[in-house]
Amino acid sequence: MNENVHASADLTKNQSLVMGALTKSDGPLSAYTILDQLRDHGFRAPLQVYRALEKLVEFGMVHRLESLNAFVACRHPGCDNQVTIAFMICEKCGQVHEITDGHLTGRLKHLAAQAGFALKKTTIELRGICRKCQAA
Amino acid sequence: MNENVHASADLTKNQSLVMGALTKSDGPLSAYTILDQLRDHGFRAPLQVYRALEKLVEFGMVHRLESLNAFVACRHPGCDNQVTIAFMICEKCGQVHEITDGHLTGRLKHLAAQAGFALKKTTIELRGICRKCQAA
DNA sequence: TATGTGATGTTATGTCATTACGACATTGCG
DNA sequence: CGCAATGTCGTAATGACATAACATCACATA
Repeated sequence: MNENVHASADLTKNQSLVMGALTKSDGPLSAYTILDQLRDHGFRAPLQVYRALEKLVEFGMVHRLESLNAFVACRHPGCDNQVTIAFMICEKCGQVHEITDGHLTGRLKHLAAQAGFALKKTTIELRGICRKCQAA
Repeated sequence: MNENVHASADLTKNQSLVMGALTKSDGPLSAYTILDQLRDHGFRAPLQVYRALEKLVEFGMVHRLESLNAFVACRHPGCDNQVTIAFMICEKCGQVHEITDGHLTGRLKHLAAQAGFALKKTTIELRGICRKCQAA
């Protein structure tokens, strides 16, 4: 189907461990938090985490949240889209909701084209309070 | 006209110095770069820069670029809009182009509303190569 | 005067990320 | 086989970004 899809089987041991930590987590994790969680599995240094994250991001299985300096597992199965993802980040509970939207994508591409800007990657992060936390 | 507009006169000495450094610069500057530039003016510690930046961002005179961990002077005179700004960042020359777009704003507000998400702030940063650098 | 508020200065620390070096396993090719 | 090329891994050190904690000072005002 899609040669960009990476199954768990394709991952190295370290990549699997990092991916596992992110998948189990409710919300985003910092590299150092992941490191601490994986010390029992032999992790000793940040680079072990960062190297795994680099690959996972490359595979589209993990996204980096620039405004948090943290990482989150992609919830779209087989997601490999590097350009069009937006995140809603609740500042109260820390939950991250991932969205894709054609209108948004289209508009951004249009704006870039208009400016003669060769678009490589977009970062869209919405900060606020999620529905649940407003009710509470 | 607009009580949110802050003239140079309203700024403290440190705020003016930091604002000056950013205004003179072609592109975004990191807090530590600003610190180095202002050592001659008596700056000794990061916090002096960060405190000034905090206020300038609050006033809407400076924007923070999350994906660069850097700061840039707002080019919109009297800009005090915290919600709707997008940046195109050239990865070659480092120049930053600031844009506002009603369609984009509207779409984001719509998406947030749809999810029951109380939007506080948005970060939109486009990475790529600007027109000039493509030509070169 | 007394008190509150906001800016400032200084030291230390915390948090995030990369550089540099060496070792090891796998693959492909002469 | 011998050997380079490539990619992953481990470790130590360092660099880059940001804040906590505490003290001081200027100024407004009751």
